Amino acid sequence: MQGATTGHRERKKAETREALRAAAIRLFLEHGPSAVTVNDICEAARVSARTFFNYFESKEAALFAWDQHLSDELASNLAARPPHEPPLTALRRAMDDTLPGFAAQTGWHARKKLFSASPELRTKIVNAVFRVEARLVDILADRMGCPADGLYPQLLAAATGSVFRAAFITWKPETGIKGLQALIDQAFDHLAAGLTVPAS
Amino acid sequence: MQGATTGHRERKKAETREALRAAAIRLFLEHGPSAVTVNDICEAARVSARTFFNYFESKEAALFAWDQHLSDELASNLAARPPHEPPLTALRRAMDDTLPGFAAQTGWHARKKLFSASPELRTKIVNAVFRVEARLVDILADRMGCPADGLYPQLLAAATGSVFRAAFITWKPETGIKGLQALIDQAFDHLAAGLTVPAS
DNA sequence: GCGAATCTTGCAGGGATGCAAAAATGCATC
DNA sequence: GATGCATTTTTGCATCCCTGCAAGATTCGC
Repeated sequence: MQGATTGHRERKKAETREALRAAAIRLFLEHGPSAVTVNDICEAARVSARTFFNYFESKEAALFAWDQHLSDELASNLAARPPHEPPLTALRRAMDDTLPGFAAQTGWHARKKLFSASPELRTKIVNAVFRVEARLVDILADRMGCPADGLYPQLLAAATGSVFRAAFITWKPETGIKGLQALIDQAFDHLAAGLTVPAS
Repeated sequence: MQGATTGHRERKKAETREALRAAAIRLFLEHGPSAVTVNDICEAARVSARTFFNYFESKEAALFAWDQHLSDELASNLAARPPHEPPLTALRRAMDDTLPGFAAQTGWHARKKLFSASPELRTKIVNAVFRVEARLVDILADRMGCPADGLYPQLLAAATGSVFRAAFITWKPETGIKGLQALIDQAFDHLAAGLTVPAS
């Protein structure tokens, strides 16, 4: 698994991944997530059922565009923040820097529509976000030179996950990525203000 | 599902539940969670495999003592807080009031040991905590007279879940429930302070 | 004892994972 | 350009986790 051995393999993998994702989104929208089986998705994408789970961890994971690539980007963006920046600020900026890549993904409308229509998907987001939190903990602990199992880094990472989840759930996709960005900013403002009751 | 119809049924259910929980904890400690199947647990508790899932939602859920009972208690404790108390304060007090019931549970040492030894269980906690968060959102929205899908209530509930998770993960069970209580308080203090870097 | 409510169980079916065999691909060599 | 070998990907298979449903067993109140 070291980088691109050759273009061909990489390209085929990306194609398969996209085919699976596209098939999943299309079928989920058509029939609802629970009425679609992994086999249905795989037939549409012309691969075996087992292969699906080589690419995604769960049936619904195909919807999370932010799984690998963006999680990596967020992690490296955080690691790149100046070391003496306050942690919450560093986290906010790192998310800011990651959001454009987020916006560049395709099919956001369809995906978010799916999430609004099927609340059972929320629990799947939670797990995906949790994985990212786990990575953030390590980077934060590293930055601050403190153990990763301390209260403060754990809380920081979990709070950042909370920001994303709350913003994503609240987000109306008609407002575009700018709208999501604004919600994330607001949520960080709430945190920075100690979660006091907002004026509005 | 309306209250205790008669004592007999309730008692038997409680016994089965306890037998399953005890068997699960014992076997998990002996062989590690992944080496124990649901069937193993059910044979030890003398019930069918299907019955296990009438009581618990997942193999590991038997470890969550706080599932139903305490989640109910937290919810009603929050609902009972004075309506004009700042939300974060209300949440903190509600958790304070719930913790004694938490402490009264049996086998905390064994359970926490299991969690420390098997990090894969963390993802299960996340899901359990998420359910509680979902209930808190509704109560908070009700208290504040605002829609439940707003950013602020969502963020509040998620942040409260973060507090519990961070405290629970960090907790050393040798310190007893007092130790957990202290960590939760600290975590709420961090939140109230806007997550600025702590002095220590 | 008798009907009604509740609990338990078996069964069928889909989700998810480890493992090892089979297929496809990349690359060096002739 | 064809061949042979190493690496990577796909696949089938066995197994377990989990859920809905309907049938059977228990318990309840009378």
